[in-house]
Amino acid sequence: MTQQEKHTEANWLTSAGLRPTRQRLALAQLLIGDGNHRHVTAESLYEATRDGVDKVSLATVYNTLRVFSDAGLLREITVNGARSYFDTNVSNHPHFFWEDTEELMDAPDEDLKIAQLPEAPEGAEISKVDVVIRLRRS
Amino acid sequence: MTQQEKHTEANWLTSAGLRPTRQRLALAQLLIGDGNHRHVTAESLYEATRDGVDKVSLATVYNTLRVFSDAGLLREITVNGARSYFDTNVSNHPHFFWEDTEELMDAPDEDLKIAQLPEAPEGAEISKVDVVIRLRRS
DNA sequence: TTAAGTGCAAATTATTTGCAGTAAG
DNA sequence: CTTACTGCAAATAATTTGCACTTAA
Repeated sequence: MTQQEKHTEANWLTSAGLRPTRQRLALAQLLIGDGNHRHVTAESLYEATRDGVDKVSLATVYNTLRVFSDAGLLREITVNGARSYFDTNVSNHPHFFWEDTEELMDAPDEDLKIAQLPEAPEGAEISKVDVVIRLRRS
Repeated sequence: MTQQEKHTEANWLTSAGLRPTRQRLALAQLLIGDGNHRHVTAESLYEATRDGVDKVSLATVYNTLRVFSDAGLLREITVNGARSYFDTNVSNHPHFFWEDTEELMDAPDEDLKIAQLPEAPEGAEISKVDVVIRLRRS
């Protein structure tokens, strides 16, 4: 990790009003380190830290994912009653979900065209729209 | 509940290859008894049985919802990491989810027009498409 | 009669929390 | 220094499961 990259991750945190602690920087590096978007679960991210130098406890991974989500750095995607997924791409975009492996991935955003969306009932506004395309191996 | 209604519910079960037991009939009645579509959680359905004559254990409610889903009588909707919802309307249609009360309801199907949908990757087919419109009280 | 269904209590899984210690501003 | 953050272990919440009993076919 170069100085430049460290700077990017620290900025990602501080711009959201979060302290760049050792653990948060380690998680940030795993999440946005290579510039690609990523879909993680608490468990998968925890596993990833176990391969690195900077260990982070599982409880902190859970708490940090929640903090990052609340701060708008991640988007929580609910596809599976059991596990929560977090996406580093926080914009509205569709997902593929492989039912057999429980893997979540982005679907090409440009291939989803919603011509009309139901409008929010009186007294409500749309907070977000989740489109999940569930896939079965054929 | 009239004889006619009992017949409807027994048919609902047997047409899916399920034995119409006392417990399943009681749950079926609560689910499709009045002909309206319904969104339930295991807990909410269990609560409903507690007001009736036919008691059903919570474990059986859980098991039965799973069995009904697997048989195609219900559709499981995942909106909330914690709880599972089941919809008596098994067709593809959009949902509103109230974030504050965690209430799930149908969104008007005719108001959702998807002009283009990403196609399934090689080796996969679309099993279903979930569209959940999350609402914030304004 | 017999395989499927049920109910209880215990087990499991994902996640959160209390609290004492640690570190960032 | 002082308040936020971390880590552990214990708590919680939703759901599943093992197993003896019951019931539909």
